[in-house]
Amino acid sequence: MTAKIEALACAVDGRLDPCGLCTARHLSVCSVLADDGLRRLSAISDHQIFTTGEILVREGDPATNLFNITAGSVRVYKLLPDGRRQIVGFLFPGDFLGLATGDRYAFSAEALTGGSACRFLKKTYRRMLAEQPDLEAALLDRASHELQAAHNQMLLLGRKTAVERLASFLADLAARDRRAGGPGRVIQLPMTRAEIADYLGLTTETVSRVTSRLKTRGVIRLLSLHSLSIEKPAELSELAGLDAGDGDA
Amino acid sequence: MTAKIEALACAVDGRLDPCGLCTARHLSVCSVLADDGLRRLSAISDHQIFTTGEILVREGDPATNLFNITAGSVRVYKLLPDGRRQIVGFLFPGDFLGLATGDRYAFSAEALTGGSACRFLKKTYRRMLAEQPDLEAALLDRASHELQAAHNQMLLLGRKTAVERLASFLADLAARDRRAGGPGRVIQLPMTRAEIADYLGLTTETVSRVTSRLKTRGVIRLLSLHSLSIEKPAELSELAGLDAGDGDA
DNA sequence: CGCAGCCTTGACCATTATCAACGCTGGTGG
DNA sequence: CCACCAGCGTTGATAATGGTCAAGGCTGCG
Repeated sequence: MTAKIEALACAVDGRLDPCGLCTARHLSVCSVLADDGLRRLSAISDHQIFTTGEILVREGDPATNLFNITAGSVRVYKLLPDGRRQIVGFLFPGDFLGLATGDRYAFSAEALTGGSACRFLKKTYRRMLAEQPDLEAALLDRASHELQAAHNQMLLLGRKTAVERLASFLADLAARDRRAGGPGRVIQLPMTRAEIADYLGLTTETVSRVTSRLKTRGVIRLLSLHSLSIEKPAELSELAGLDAGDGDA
Repeated sequence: MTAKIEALACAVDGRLDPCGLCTARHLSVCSVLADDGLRRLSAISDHQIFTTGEILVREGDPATNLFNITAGSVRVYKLLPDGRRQIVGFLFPGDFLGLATGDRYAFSAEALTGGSACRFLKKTYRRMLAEQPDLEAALLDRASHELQAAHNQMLLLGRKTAVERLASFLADLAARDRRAGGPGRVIQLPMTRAEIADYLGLTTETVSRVTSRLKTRGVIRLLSLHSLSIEKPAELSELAGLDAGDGDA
């Protein structure tokens, strides 16, 4: 709520990554912009530092801002009136927040960990889009990927068992790590079990039980509560339903 | 598979809707195009007539075509290796097929009923996009709406009960009818119970049972197997979790 | 060191899936 | 024109997956 905004900390000197502090240029939609485009983008963006639990966006509020996450992690979720929660995505550096937005936010977003984001006024951003067709194309591309990811998640939520859901989740995180240049064996889990549960359409207890079962089977090894290593990647993706879909040994 | 393609039946004389037969201009992304844009669009599109059960797109195939549905209805779905199916959407006239597409289709699409579509080669379409920034903006807008719809469906699949799912589904169809200018009281269900089930993450039996319960409660009235009328719209949206989320009388 | 919050595990339960039988409906061929 | 058949839909009985409730353990911070 009371975010520390460093207005125009995003000023850029032409060579640097956008946003000054922003280390995610190569990951983000900014990557399509030439230097002068970056400079113009910087002129209309704030750099926002957020702390754990801070609310970036609240469902139902007028959609004034868009964000490009540059550090930390964020959960995006929807609520039912009685409090049931569905997390529709976790965001990491380079991810864009606000694509699926009309006049009002249709989701809430909260910081999972401390971090930072480039924040744009939607209005100015729109103008920017019109001037930078490349940027628009990049966003369309990104929206298309997000839509694909959403479809996959619908398959997971609608048709997969608890084990398959958790295995898919871990396999996804591993793939993400690999895409970011990591080995994809050790996974960081910045979120709690409850958040994993709300992402996978399960309860905390089930997430915990299934995790234990995977551990017992030797598929994963817990390094700490918030990091684990994948001991049997092949078995994991089998359990995830990527291969045979029947992973019972 | 053996679609009847009327190549260049989409030729347009400047005043007419695109695609000649296409009656969905005002619904579709075409609506942003001026007449000369339409003419150019027509030049790169086929008009495809499809019959019930015909496959428009197969998951895993190279993504060569994009479609603008002009008549009939289509189911878009994903499969698990063992045959479990998740329908990620039903398409109706004016809907666009292929936004969530990379090099290969990540979904399959089959005709639910007979109908027709404007079919574009992705390659030429890309070029068209570059020439028509308005079209790109319209697609981004549409992608954004689809993403929102996908998030809603994730909430439904992950957190709603069977009754809430069916009520949400019916309320959505009613809203769609209202948006299309209808009264939103009588709903057409071109799909089978099995397809509704695969869309809502349930089984045929559960869909049938829940439908019966809604009928007994007097919330809906079955006019035939494939059309019903909503007798108590307020109660329906309450059951859908749009209001109090607890609709037990 | 103690407390609070998170995680794990266990016992039991509920919702929904599965299995099975039957009814309806629409199309086809005698 | 009627009867049959196939496919879809409905309903019932039973079972299983995952949820709920509850207790206890771990961990990290004050």
